[in-house]
Amino acid sequence: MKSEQIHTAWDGNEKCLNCGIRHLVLFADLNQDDFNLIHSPINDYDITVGETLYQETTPPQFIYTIRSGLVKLVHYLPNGNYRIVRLLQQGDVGGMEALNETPYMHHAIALEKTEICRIPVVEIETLSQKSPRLYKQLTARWKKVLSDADMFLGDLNAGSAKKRVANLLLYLSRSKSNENESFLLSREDMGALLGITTETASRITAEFKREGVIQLLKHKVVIDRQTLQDIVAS
Amino acid sequence: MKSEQIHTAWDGNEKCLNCGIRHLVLFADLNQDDFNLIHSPINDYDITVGETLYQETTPPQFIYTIRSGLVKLVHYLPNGNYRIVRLLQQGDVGGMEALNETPYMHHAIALEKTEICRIPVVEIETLSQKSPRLYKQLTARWKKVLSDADMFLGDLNAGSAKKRVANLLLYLSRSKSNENESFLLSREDMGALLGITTETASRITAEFKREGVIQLLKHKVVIDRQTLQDIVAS
DNA sequence: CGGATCGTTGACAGGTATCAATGCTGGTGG
DNA sequence: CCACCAGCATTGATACCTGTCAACGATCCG
Repeated sequence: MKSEQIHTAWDGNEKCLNCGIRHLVLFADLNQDDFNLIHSPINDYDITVGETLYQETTPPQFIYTIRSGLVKLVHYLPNGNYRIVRLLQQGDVGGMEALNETPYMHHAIALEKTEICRIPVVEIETLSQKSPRLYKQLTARWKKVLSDADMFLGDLNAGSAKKRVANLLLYLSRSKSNENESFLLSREDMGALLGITTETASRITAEFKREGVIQLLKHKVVIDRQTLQDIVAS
Repeated sequence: MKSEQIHTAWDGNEKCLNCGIRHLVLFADLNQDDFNLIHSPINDYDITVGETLYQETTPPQFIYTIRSGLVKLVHYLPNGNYRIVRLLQQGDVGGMEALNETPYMHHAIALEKTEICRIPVVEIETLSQKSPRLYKQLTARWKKVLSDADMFLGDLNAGSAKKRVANLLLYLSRSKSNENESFLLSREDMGALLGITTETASRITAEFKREGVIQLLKHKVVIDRQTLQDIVAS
């Protein structure tokens, strides 16, 4: 199922210190002394489309930083349907509920090739007691997760279906280097995330395409930012 | 605006140690040594219906534990409307985002007479560095806030209006001593919380009343739990 | 007692869900 | 290399739910 590609064993701290997105991650503020407190390996590896990062039944022993890519957090409903609770992008942390020694609350599935940094909960607990620097970052992560929850479940599930889709496209484009390019979810995932049906998601996407508001590429889409913003504000 | 009734000045730690709902609160696990580290007063006071606990513009210097009562967290939209993001009940903590030195994310307003315990952020920061016991509770609170967010914004905003109202009534009754009694929100607040209009909230409430599924009292309601559960599951 | 606020109800239009059928596309095996 | 298949996207027809606009009734409080 999960094709972990553990690049190397934990070599102390060199890799963390040289992390390319260090400014974005949980360990952003740590110093040499802090790293010396870490004993178990922090692994980084890739997962591909459709692969699972963790799920409700996974023993909650790790939290995960997204180095690149896109992950959906899925909640399955009793009737077999599912809802996408939120998305994780570069710098986001998934599975923080493991810090509370409780099961993961969602099923985390990659939507594209995703680079992961997997951190053992036990190291977080050690460091959080000994480093004021980690405490700050941890608090910041909790808050980010919370405001993301408000954003995805609140903002993206409000208003007409047209506004929701427009809002989503804008959200997904914000983090891209190319400002007007955005990852394009499947219609089913769009529906599960926005609280609308697959058909409605498809209708609106197709309508945007016909109107020239978006141009579809492979799994990407080029957006007309201004028009979408107007739709959201209307 | 805010009629704080500060009962007494901070007397060291006696009041916290004797707190009636100690098992529910942030300081549940603290010992005598921990309390000795606290220097600024932790106040408890009451607010009445409609009074504000904190809002977006309040300097983020305190977090608030709800000792009893009910508080709504409100998010105002650009067009003047508002949305209720979630509710706080006994044992819940509000304003945790202040721990990150960022503004409060919501406007917290009492829905009934509510007893508050107000804790300075500066004390949390001190204790979190020195007491592993507080760290555990803090993490647990963050997780509770997060799962509440998923619950209110996710579960209560999904499905037909009828299911949403039924779900809400069940939720509000769970924490009551009388299992089948529940606080009854105004129709406007119900709408703002469930993502439906005031009229729809009213129609469904009235329909439940006609069908005998609920009986209205003053600001309370007696529910037929089984029937409501059937509606949610249908 | 009267006004303000809140709750209820009606009529109607519009947006979505639903059910169903038909394109489209990428991957697979012959 | 191409045909075929499975999964995904699109589109149509229709019913239903909910939002909207409007009016009226109930309740609370000064």
